[in-house]
Amino acid sequence: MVKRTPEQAEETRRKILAAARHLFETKGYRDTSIAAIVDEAGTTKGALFYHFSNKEALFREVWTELQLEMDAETRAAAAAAISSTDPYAAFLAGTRVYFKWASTEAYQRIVLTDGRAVMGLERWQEDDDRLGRNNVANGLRYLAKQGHISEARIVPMSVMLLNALNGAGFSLSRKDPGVTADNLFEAFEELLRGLR
Amino acid sequence: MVKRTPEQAEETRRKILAAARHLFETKGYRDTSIAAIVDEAGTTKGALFYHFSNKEALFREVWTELQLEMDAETRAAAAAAISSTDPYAAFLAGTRVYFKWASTEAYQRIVLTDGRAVMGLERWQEDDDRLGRNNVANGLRYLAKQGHISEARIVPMSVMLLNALNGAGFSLSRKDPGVTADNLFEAFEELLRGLR
DNA sequence: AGTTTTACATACCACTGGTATGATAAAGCA
DNA sequence: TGCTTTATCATACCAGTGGTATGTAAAACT
Repeated sequence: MVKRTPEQAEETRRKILAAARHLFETKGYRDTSIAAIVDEAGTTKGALFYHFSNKEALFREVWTELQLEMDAETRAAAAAAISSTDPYAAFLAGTRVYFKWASTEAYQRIVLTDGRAVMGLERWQEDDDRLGRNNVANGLRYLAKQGHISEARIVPMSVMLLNALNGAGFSLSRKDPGVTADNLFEAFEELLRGLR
Repeated sequence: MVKRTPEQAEETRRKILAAARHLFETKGYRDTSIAAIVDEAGTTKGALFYHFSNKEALFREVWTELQLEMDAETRAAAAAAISSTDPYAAFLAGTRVYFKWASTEAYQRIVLTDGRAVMGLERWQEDDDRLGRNNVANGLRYLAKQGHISEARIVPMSVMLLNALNGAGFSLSRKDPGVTADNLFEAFEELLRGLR
C-alpha cells in the first residue's frame, strides 16, 4: 500500500519530525543523516522529501517547535508571577524559565548551536527576534515604564541580557567550577537590578 | 616535481590555510568544500590532507589563528589603558576591542557561529576558556580586588558579560534599529558599572 | 651512489543530500 | 459503479563530498 488516508499521512509526518528532533537533539545536525532519520521513523526517504522540501527545512520545523514550547512556558511563568510589590518579579520569573531551557542539551544543540550555523544568520535572526528577544524587550519595556531602566537602552540591553542567559546556560551544563543554577541566576539578577 | 624544500612546503601549507580562512570567513564551514579550498590555494587534496588530518582540524587551525589575533589585540589595548583614576578603564578598553572583533563577519562566522557547531562543545569550551573567558575573568578579578564586584561572582559574571558582548556584536552587524557601536558599548558599560 | 623519507598528485571509495520514476490505494466524478 | 485523477509514499539513481590508497619524484641522509 502506498497511498494513505490524510490521518495516516499526518502520522508519518509526525513520526519523521519526532525522529528528526530526537536525533538532532542528541547527535546534532551534521551527524544526523537523512537515512538515520527515516530509519528511526520507520519510513523512507520518499516520505521525508514528500513532507519536507529538504533537510534544512525539516530542521527549521524542529527548531520552531522547540522555540514555541519555550516561548509558551516562559510567557506563562512571567504572567503568573506579576507582583504588585516587586516590578522585577514577572521579568525575573520569565528569565528564570528561559535560563532553565538554555541549560538543556536539546535547546543548546538545536537553537543556540546548530540553529545559527544551519539556517543562515538572516533567518535565524528573523525568527529569534520574534521570540526570545521580543520577550526580553517587552519585559524591559515594562521596567522602563516604571523608571527602572532607560528607555533608550531597551534594545541593546535586551540583546545583551538574552545572550548573558545563553552563556549562563552553557556554563551550567559545562559544569564550570563553583557554578550552580542558583548561583548563576542570582548573578543575573544582580546584573539586572544594578541598572539604574 | 613532487617533493619540495621545507620552505616550499611551509609555503603551500600557508596557502592552504589562507584559502581556507578566506572561504570559511565568507561562505562558512558547510558551504566550503575541500575542492574549493585547494582550488583557491592552487594545490591538490593530496597536499591538504598531508598537512592537515581532516577538514575539522584545518578549521580548528583557522579558528585558533583568529582567536590568537583577537587575544593579542585585546590584551594590548587593556594593558595600554591602565589608569590610576578609573579602575574600570583597562577592562573597558579590552572589552571595547573585543566588541569590535565580535562585530566582524569573520569572527562571527568562524568563532561564534561555526566554531560551536563544528568542533564539539567540549573542545570549543576548552579553547574558548583559555582565551576570551579567561581574559574577562582576569579583568573582573582585578575589579574584585578593588572591591567593585563580589569575588564569588567572578565566574558567572565573566561568562555572562562575554556572551553579552557577543550578542552586542551580532546586534550591531544585523543593524538593529537605533543601535550603534557606541550605543551598545555604553549600555555594556552601564551594565558593568551597575554592579555594586 | 644508493637508500630513505618528504611532499605532494592522482585515482579511487563509501556515503551524503537530493531527484526522478514508479507504484498503489484513496478521492473525486460520470 | 466504473473510470480518472491525485495524494502518499517506495525505490532506483545521481552528482558531489570528505577521506584513503597508491604512485612518484625530488630532497635529504648515509
